[in-house]
Order: sequence, then C-alpha cells, then structure tokens
Amino acid sequence: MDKFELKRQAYTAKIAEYVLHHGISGASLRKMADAAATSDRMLMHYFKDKSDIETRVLTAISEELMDLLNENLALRLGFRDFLLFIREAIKDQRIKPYLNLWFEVTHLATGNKEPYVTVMQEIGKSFEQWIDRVYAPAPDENGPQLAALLFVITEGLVVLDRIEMQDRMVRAIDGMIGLYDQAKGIRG
Amino acid sequence: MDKFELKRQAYTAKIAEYVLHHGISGASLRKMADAAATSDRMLMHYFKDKSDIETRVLTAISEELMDLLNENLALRLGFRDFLLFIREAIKDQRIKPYLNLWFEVTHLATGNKEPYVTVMQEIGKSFEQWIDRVYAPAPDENGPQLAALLFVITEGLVVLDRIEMQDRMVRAIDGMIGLYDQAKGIRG
DNA sequence: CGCTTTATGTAGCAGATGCTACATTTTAAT
DNA sequence: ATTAAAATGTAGCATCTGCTACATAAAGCG
Repeated sequence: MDKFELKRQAYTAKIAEYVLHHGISGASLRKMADAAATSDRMLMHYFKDKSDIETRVLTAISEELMDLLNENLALRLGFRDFLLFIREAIKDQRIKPYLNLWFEVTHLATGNKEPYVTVMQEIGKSFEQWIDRVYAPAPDENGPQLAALLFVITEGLVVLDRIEMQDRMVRAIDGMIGLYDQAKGIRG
Repeated sequence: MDKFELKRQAYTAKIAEYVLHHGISGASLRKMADAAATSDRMLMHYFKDKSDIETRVLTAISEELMDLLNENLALRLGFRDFLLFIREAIKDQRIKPYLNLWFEVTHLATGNKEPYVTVMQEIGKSFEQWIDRVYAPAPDENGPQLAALLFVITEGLVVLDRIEMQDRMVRAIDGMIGLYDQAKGIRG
C-alpha cells in the first residue's frame, strides 16, 4: 500500500474517533488537525479539501458501525425477542455515539448536500440489512412486512430515547408485544 | 401592549419564518437580521443576545406547530385509522418543515445545551398530547400502551421518510395493521 | 419649546473558519 | 552525491461570527 495512502488512513481514523464523539458540524479543520495530532496545513496536503475529509471520515465511521452490528453474526431472534433485544441495545454506550452522529448526518442531509445524503442512506441500508439478518420470522409471518415494522419501531425508539421518554419506550414495547401475542393467540 | 414588546414579537415572527425553512444552526445574527428586514445591531437592541433570540423563536415555532396539530380538534381515530392518517400527514408540506427543525433541535440538544433541550422536550410532549387527543382507543384496548406505540411508530416513520425509504414505511404500516387485525380477530 | 429617553446607523474588534502562498526540510531516485 | 519530489512549517488572507463603542436621529414628555 502507498505510504501516502497509509498516512491518510491513519489521519482519517483519528479524525473519525473525534467526530464520532464530538459531532461533525462543529469539526473545523483546526480541530480535526488537533485530533489527528497534526496541522490544518497537513490535512490539506493529504486531503483534497474539507469535504473530502468528511466523506472519508463518515464512510469509515459507517463501516465501523456495520462491523459493530455484525459482531454477533449468530444472533437470530423472533419478533418478540427482537423488540426486547433492541430495547437493551439502544442503551449500549458503544452504539449511542453512532446513533447520535446518524441523527446529525440525517439532518445535514436535508437539502441534498453531499456527502451527507449518501452516508445517511448507506447507514440506513446497513441497519436494515442487519435487521433482516437478525430477525428470524416465524413460518406464518410476513417477514418483509414485520422486518419493516421492526425497522420503524427501532428508529422510533431511538428518537424517544433521545428525548428522554424512556417510560414511553417501555410502554410502547409492551403494547407491541401485547398485540403480537394476541395476534399469535388466534392460531396459537 | 408595550411598543417595544410588539416590535420584538414582529421580529421574532419573521425570524421564525426564516428559521423554520432554513434551519437554526446556520442562522447567524446577520442572516436573521436580513430575514427580519433590519440590522444585527437592531436585533441586539431588542433581544438580550443570540441565545435569547433562539429561545423566543423556537418557542414561537413550537406553539405554531401545536396550533397546526390542533387544527382538527374534532378528529378522533381508532388505532388502524390513526396509522393511515399519519402516513398521509408525514407527507404534508406544511408539517414537514417542523419535523425537519425538530430533528435539528433534537440533535443540538445533545450535550444538554439550552434552549434546545427544553424546546425539544416541549415539542415532544405537545406531540404526545396530540396523539392522546386524536387516538380513540377501543374499549378493550390498553389506551396508554397503544398510544405510546403510535408515538414510537410515528417517530420511526418520520425518520424513514427522511432517509427516502417510503416503500418501507408502507410495508411497516401494512405489517402493523396486519398484526392489529389479527389480534382483533380473536374476539372478533 | 427643551430635555430625556428610545431607536437606529456606522465601524469595528476579536476570534474562528476554509484555504493558500511561500519557504524549508526531509526523503527517495538516479 | 546530486537532484527531483514529497513532507512539513510559518504566515496570512478573506470571510464570517457574536457583540460593542460611539455616534446621531427621532420620539415622547414636561
């Protein structure tokens, strides 16, 4: 591998670490440079411009998130257990920074400004694929529909968690499980 | 009413209009001043500082949203119809700017920075109350639980809409309605 | 009318931001 | 060793940021 490319990746990784915990909208060249233990001048040497840095950093972060999600590849859960699992995962301090950043990028994507749109959709799709892999539909269930429902509920729970409505999260999940159990009772 | 106060409210209204459609993080004093057809100097005369402007503007906007939501006070919907209603409401171009702004504020609230935290929670609660008012639980339903579930699903749908996954929105709603109908089928 | 308070204009400061020009050192290739 | 190329340092520019000092104009009030 190119020496230049290696160094660029090293910088990218350090900046990604910073951005993940401090957000991207306030990340100026000088702050990024500090985080990477270098100067803004050097960043301009290794990257085309600021937007180039952002693209590479966000891409790196979204790949990290994919790896994180794919950690438990063996995990396979039914609808009910998936909900309970998600409720815990949202609290996971390793995952939260990614959710925060995704929030930010999702907002920045308003107005179709790149690279935010692309990154946002990539993360969205990764997440969806992860659900498809983990959620194991029962034979009588409409898998695609319930997977989409789990996606929606997960996103909703993330929002509720952010606005400090943890009690409603619990209530909503209980409501969902109640309906699910009731539906299953039909052909029990 | 005080003349000073009147003028301040006029400025607040004009800035609110701007912020609603352009976001708040990029709204500098000079841009706000342009939007209000005045100078930054004048803004500092009528407001304490920038944070004072933001607080008043965001408060005004969240009250606007409440009015918007309360437009159809007579509306009362069952679980099923509520879902269908929400699916349409999210597309409503009058409502979208508020959802966008709420997204932004929700992110800005990370780190407990005022006035964002307060505004965010106020809007969240207004929205919840609105659901409580519109959603009419059937006699055999656990109202609070299903209301919370509708809240979560609504928020989730908003996110999906933002990341251009409208097809999954439809699928998720179909899934939810399917489960609901199935659950209801028990006691027909 | 005179006088005090209020409203508005003009300039600018001090810091941050993205980026660049210019110079120098270090490394690599012949 | 010579020389071309790559890496790094130092300064700074132009713009934007929140905010202020200092002035003048206008409006209200006796």
